[in-house]
Amino acid sequence: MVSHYYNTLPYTQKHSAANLAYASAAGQPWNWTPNYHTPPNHQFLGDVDSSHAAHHAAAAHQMYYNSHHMFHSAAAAGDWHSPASSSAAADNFVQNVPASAHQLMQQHHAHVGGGLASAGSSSSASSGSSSAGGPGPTVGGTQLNETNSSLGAEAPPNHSQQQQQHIAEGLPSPPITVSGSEISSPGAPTSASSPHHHLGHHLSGPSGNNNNSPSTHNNNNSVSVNNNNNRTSPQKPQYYEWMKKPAYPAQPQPGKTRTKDKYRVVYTDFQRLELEKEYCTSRYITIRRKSELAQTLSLSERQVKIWFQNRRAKERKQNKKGSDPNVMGGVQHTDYSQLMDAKAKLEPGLHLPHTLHSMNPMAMNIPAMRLHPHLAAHSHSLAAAAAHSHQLQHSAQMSAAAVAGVGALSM
DNA sequence: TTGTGTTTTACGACCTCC
DNA sequence: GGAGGTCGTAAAACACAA
Repeated sequence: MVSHYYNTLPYTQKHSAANLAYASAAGQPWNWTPNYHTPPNHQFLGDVDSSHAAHHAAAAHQMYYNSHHMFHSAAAAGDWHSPASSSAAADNFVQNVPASAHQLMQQHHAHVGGGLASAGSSSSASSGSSSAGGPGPTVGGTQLNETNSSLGAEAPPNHSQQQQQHIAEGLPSPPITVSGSEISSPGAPTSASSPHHHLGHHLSGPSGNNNNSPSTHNNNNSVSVNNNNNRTSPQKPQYYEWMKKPAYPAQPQPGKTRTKDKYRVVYTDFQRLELEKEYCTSRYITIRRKSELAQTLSLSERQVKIWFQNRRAKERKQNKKGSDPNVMGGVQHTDYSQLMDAKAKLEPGLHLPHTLHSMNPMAMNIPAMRLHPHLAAHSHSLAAAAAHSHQLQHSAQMSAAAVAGVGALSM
């Protein structure tokens, strides 16, 4: 089959994504990586983990992801925790937080705040037209309700709505991938419960979620403006000519190679932020986390997997360069204070200790080593145990943090 | 506005492991 | 055989200088 990458949402949001300092757009690669090269074996932990703590993990993760956590809680971090983790290492982790993640977060939160604030005004379309956007009965509903249920009654209705709205605005690109030789597991919820349908409200077109026709792109223009205005300061016009043109064939021709139809979406701030956060937690994502992340971000598991692959490749590439004058020991120290300030400001509900605790994996000063994923597999049981305990610890913490965090974002 | 360089998605080839 | 890994690369998206 041919890839169906004709995703409408990326087009509507790509500009904001473009404004991100995400990678090294400013020539500031994160070189924090060497400090936490982690055994990829944790991928097996996903299995272990799921069998281990399946009962509570699901709820914990759900809540976790909806809580705008600055960094990963143990629910995620615990997926592969190494016994080497320590508070000192956690400290180190904080220092190693990538600058781009910081910026992503800032922008993300700014976007969220702005979006929420303006939801009732000019960008009312983003919330009001949700039903029009798609079949998505969920626009307001399913996803949020699910979230609430997992959060329990702790989150005030207000927060819930805002939270959901945040997800709706931040979330974007529908799962698209159906590649030539393999079909990406649309793990990404294409169903009505998919967060995507929240995004449907961004779309004026009737196509809703998975309509990939170029016409859909055209229909989205007006909304994308609002969306972008609510995000980071748009420095560019919100429209592009290509938006008005059928840049791509209405439908990919079956049988064509990917290279012919090649097309890539631009992940949204939210998606990239969450991916980066996950990456901060661990350079290798567990099966379970991948699935959860895919669902949360409305990406396919394949997309998540590939993102991590690319991310690691990027990191390796940066490490090869390794001559960035701004980098000391793989860390960009200049961003720490900013990060923490922003963190404190934006997410007062996320307590430092908690965050640090969750950051252990990355914090570990493991010598830059590259273990083949399978070489370290035998250590997973111990890590899994740690993960389990971390999850237990943080499931409670995160519920509080989620509420506080969402509340902060809604300000 | 345009040309050019960089970054970001996505894939294929090939590898290892179970 | 299927999963995921790296590596190399294509091409879109983007940034920026001229």
